Amino acid sequence: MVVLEFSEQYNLSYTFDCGQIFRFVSFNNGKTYYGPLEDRVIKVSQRNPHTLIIESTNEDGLESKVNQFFRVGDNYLEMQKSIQIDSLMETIVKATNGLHMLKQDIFECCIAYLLSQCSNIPRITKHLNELAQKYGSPIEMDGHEFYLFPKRDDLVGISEEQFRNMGFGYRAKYIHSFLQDYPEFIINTNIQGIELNKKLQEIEGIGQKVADCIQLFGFGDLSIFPVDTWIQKFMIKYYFKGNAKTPLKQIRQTGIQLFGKWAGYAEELIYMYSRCFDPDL
DNA sequence: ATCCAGGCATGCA
DNA sequence: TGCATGCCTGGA
Repeated sequence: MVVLEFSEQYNLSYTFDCGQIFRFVSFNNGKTYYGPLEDRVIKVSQRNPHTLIIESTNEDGLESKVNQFFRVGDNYLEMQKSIQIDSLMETIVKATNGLHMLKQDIFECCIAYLLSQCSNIPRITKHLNELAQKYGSPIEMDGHEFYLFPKRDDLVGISEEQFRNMGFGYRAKYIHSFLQDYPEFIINTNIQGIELNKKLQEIEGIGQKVADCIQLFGFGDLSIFPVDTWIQKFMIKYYFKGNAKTPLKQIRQTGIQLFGKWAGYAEELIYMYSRCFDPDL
């Protein structure tokens, strides 16, 4: 068991249900979450607004994995202060207080966001769980069965046709080719920044948005500002005077300029706010 | 019943 | 360099 103490508040359901991560499931309506962490399953619960309890099916090296996954090194309070650039952002920081970023597994993140295009959260989740159930190993915790996400080697033999039969549609081709020509920089993560973003976009099926999500959620680069349709609507409404023709590129660049090294957090908070609290978007 | 969604690749100006 | 269109599927 690992106990995580935060000086700021931590909101479990905001963090796990905001759409950044797909395969954690909640019990006791949002009080407890179970999900895979690398080679094990963890149970996350909350002792008080500042304290998380992490239990695991495997205690080996748990603390460092947990510290990384929950990004305990982030200075959350400094982040909140830093992105409150106007009254709107003050409102958003307040409304989403306790929403944290998670550092996800890079491989699963690639598959997830390759599947995400023109899709939706329930469907992406369904596809990921199907892959896990078919090709990952089962682990039981507290009487519930969970599946680890398969490794590249577990999936490399699957044909494009099989992926299509799983309902991946035209994304089947992307997943298949990603597994065949598995890029080594995914394993040797020595490149970063603009270089990394460029490399990611060389992969078939990965454009600006998906590359940004993988760099933010998988590689943990907080300076990235992914622009999906929600962020697009939000930014156009509040920062581009409703100009619907504003290019995505410009929106992305503006987000990065406005929020700097905390752009990824800003994006995540805005994303939740847009979906949950702004009736016009 | 159409329509379009957490985009991308391709073709054309 | 910028814009239009097709793409699989499934849910509204």
